Amino acid sequence: MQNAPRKARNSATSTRRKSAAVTIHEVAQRAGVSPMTVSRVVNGNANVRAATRELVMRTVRELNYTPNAAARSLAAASGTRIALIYTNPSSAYLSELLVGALDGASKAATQLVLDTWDHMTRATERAAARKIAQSVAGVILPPPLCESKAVCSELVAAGIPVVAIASGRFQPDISGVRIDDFRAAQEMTEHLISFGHSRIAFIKGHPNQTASALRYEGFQAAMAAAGIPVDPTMVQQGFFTYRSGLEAAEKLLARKKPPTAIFASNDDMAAAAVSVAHRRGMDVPRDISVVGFDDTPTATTVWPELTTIRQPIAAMAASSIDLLLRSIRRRKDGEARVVVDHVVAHVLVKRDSVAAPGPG
Amino acid sequence: MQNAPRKARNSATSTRRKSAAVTIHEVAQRAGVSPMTVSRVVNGNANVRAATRELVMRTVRELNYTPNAAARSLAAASGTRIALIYTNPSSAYLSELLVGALDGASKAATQLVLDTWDHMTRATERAAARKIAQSVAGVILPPPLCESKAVCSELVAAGIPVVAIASGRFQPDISGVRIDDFRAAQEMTEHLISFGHSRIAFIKGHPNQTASALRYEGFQAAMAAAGIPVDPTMVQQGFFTYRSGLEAAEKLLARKKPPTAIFASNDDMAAAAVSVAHRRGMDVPRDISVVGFDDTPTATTVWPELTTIRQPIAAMAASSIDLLLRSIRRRKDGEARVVVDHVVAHVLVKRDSVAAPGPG
DNA sequence: TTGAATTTTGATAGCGCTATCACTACGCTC
DNA sequence: GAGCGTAGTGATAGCGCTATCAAAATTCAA
Repeated sequence: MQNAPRKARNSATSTRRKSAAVTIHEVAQRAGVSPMTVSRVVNGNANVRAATRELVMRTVRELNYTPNAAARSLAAASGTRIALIYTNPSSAYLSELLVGALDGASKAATQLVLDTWDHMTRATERAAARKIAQSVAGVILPPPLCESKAVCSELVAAGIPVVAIASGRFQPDISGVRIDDFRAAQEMTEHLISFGHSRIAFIKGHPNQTASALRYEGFQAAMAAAGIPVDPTMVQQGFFTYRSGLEAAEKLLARKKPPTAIFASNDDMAAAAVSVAHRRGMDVPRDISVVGFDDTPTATTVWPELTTIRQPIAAMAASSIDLLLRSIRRRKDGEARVVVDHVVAHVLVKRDSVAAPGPG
Repeated sequence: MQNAPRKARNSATSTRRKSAAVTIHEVAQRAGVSPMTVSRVVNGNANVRAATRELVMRTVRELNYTPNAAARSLAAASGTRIALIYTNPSSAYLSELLVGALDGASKAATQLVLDTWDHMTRATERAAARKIAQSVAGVILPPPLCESKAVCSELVAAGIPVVAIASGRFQPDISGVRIDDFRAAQEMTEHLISFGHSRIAFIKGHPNQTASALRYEGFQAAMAAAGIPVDPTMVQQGFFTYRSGLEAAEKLLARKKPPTAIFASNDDMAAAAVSVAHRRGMDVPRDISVVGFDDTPTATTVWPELTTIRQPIAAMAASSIDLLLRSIRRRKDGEARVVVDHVVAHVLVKRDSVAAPGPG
């Protein structure tokens, strides 16, 4: 904080230390090309001769060169940091989500930042959205945040690119990666029906997620197509938690004429139904079949292992990163916003929790 | 690849685009100090007057300035990439590990990279260690990799800093962050004994982890201290998997005189024991108490919820990152290697799976 | 008060990479 | 052969920050 002029520093050789890692200059020198050419090759840019490209790639391999992500982000001024915002640390698919997101991020030399938004008022959500828009270049939103109109509109208004993951229904203002929840639930119900089940109970997911409604709709559609009426007393509200699954299953299995199968909207609730059945002296699947959804680790941390729908969360997360980076690039280039609806395949995973209904 | 000399470029104003974010220069200008002073304040460096510090902090707040992480890592030439190597994607604590590691990494402007080493020969492990040593500045190893002498010695030989997490026993050649498994298991056993249990069965963990031996030793020590002999037929080998827990529990509960309590070396195996008990028509905890270890999500995705030992994995992961970055810095500064054994507190988490033994 | 030591602050250069502009070489058309 | 357009490559400057050295200001002791 002084106003007096300062003498220029003596222009001696800098003593600044260089990192131990191989740099683009070393590769360039060895290959006999410019650093810019190495950059073009490594980044897959056009306008490099095939022979030059091969020579550079060989040199990269020999020196085991890995680009410095920080330098790349800084120079490219591309989105260096993206945030993944989640609400529930115990969420059954968080690890798969993180593994997939980290994989996608590290391939793109991008820093993944976690943030947790839980039990927030509208005002704090708004403030959080504004703050994050200033420190990251884009946001990945899993449910239930991606279902919140308030969250989405704040982020969109802040001009930050957003990608929803596993959002159930496509939303016209943000891009997303999802499975077809309706079709998946329909298939699972058809699977149960194919075993001869007609007294099928359904435990709904949390109403704050559109996937819940879609899964129920898929169930209903398959039942209708098979000419089986849905008894509303065979439908219980759950909240995607083990505890809510216990409560729902107690009600279903306490009935005079219990169901022969339970389709729970996620694996945790299905595991709870298995526990209740066992404690009531019922054999799974002989006396009652139980199926879940998501193929989380819970599906195999229960006995018998659950037949469930696999949602490829890790691949979806990596796809989300890709989509988000594309969006950030378009924004940077002043191009028009494009909203993408990327639907990936689900898989019906057959394990040991389903059998034909017994004689009762 | 042209040999012709090139004319020097005309030294015109660059058209390079500047990012929209607030920079340290803008803060400096507004506060009337140099960028270097802002840097010192933001990084908590010494030798800044209190008044200057306050002025700068106020300006930072007004402008909502957030340092550019990429620029910071690049300028500081700190270890920018660290790897977390894991073996089992279904590991019950992977998500907590990742959340903690990502938190620690992003606070330190460090890029976290995941790698998975599974079912590798000694030779491929060696090659992988060499390769990773060339592309990251340090490595975090969870079990069972941190227990592998081969893995550890390869990484140490490659001169790369390594930190083990949840390793059971301190190893004199690499730093680590762990709980006291012996003491934790001792406490859990004491807890069961305090309820009046003496017929306590134990399901061991996987022999490829030293935590397994320590937990068993802790169990034995508490039993010995209480003057209760350990019946070897009440001890079954498990492998930290739900399936191995099923098998062990079937053996224990098929006995003419079954145990009144089961202490399983992790939550998955405890959950399996609960399932077997229920299917045998036993009430948990009235007929049989069941306790686990780790406080993973499994502990609360079961009914009744498990009494267990909480190992604070997320905090431990963040600590590991910190320790690793310190180690990287020491190495960079040419300082001697320091091996640290950081033991963090565990917590005995009491839930609903323990009661006094019944009259039988 | 003076001189020495220490604290505080600022200027410079560069961390590793890439956007951008300029140049060269080559191919095609007239 | 001359001129034009495009592919391929290289040189420059700078992305935002901080390590390092130098200069200025302050404090302390004689």
